[in-house]
Amino acid sequence: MGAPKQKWTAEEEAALKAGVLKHGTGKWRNILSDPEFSSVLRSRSNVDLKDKWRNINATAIWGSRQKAKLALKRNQLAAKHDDNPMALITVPPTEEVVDPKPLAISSGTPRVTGPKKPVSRLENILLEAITSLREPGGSDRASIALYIEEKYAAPLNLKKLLATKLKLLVANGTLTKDCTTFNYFRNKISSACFGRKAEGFFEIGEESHQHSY
Amino acid sequence: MGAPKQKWTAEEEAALKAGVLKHGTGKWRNILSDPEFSSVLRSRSNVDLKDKWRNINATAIWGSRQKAKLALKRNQLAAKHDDNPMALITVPPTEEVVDPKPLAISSGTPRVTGPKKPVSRLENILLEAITSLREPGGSDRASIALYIEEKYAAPLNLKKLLATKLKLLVANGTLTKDCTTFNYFRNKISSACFGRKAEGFFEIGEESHQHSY
DNA sequence: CAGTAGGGCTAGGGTTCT
DNA sequence: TAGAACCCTAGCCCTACT
Repeated sequence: MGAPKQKWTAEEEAALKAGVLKHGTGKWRNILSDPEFSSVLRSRSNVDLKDKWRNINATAIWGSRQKAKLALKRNQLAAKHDDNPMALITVPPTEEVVDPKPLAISSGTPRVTGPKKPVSRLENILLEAITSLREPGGSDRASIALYIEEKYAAPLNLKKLLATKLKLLVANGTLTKDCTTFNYFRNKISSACFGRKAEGFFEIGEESHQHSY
Repeated sequence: MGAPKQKWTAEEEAALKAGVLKHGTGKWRNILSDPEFSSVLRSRSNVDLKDKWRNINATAIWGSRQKAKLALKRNQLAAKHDDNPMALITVPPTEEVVDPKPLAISSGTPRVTGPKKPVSRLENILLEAITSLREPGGSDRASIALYIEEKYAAPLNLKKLLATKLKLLVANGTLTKDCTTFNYFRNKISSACFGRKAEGFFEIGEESHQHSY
């Protein structure tokens, strides 16, 4: 009757990821309103975006929502804390204000996602962590590791995996490492989705009214 | 991070219901200011009360806000009128004393499977109707039925359901039927919330003029 | 600015389809 | 049976109106 089950295309999924990078997780309506992605995600609702992102992340580490949930529950019995700020990792520009009007997509924007890019599982988690943390000045590796550990009960060797992964991402150009402050910033997706190369280091536009506690 | 979502407790819900009984719907600030409920509802805002009451009533008959809205819209295309006063139904006193005690009215059991409980749902509608009507001398069954019909496009057999429900409430002690004027008044909630049994027949404190339909 | 009504949004549990 | 897509609802936020 209702929906014939509309499978997500690689293009849509890429748009979603780029949208999360730009607006952060939980800003589904903003992503949909962004003329940058609205065309690709025309047939999706904000709830659809949320659900898809949940599926992506659930599968990312645990292979299923159920397992992720169980793991999360188990892990909530032990909250550890550890800090060791070193390198800061931030997300790219996104200077544009949240204005759902102008901003024509750079003419002939490359088909975005390009070919099959089997983005590894950890990468999605990384993006989620960085965007979710929203730490002023960016997130250091320790914080990211902590975030992932607490949320997903990642393996104990997470820090090592994380370091390796970050290095790899820098090597293949997905991330760029800032030599001065040891910052990483993504430029591959940004250049593909935003039609230009990201320059400089920015933090997430802090205009969302967060509850202070 | 943000607010972890504060779930409503059975006690808070009971206080809200009692508050609506006493002050009427839409008097959220009054309910909050009332020393009778201010302690229990300390962590809630007037908007929270409004939202919760909306959720309670939305679920009461239609199962969801969306369905209720659609039903209401559909029904607004046909307004019928009918009068046949007989028995008057009023709400009880609700004077003072705060006694946050047990009390286990409806408060839908969380995980219970099996068939829903439309019984306790109607109860909320009844309260809403009686308090909203605020008819001098109390509301008779026909008026209550009319109110519900107009607002919720209830099934045609509403009158019968209503009669059955009222009888049941009297039987189980939730309501008391006045043999002389055929009045009903609630005493279960009042005794549980206010720490004593309601006595005598009263009408809603005449201090606020409600919308007329 | 305050209060209410109503639309909208997100998170998370459930459900359906494959 | 698992996973992906979709549905439902509670709680909260935003805006318009008075």
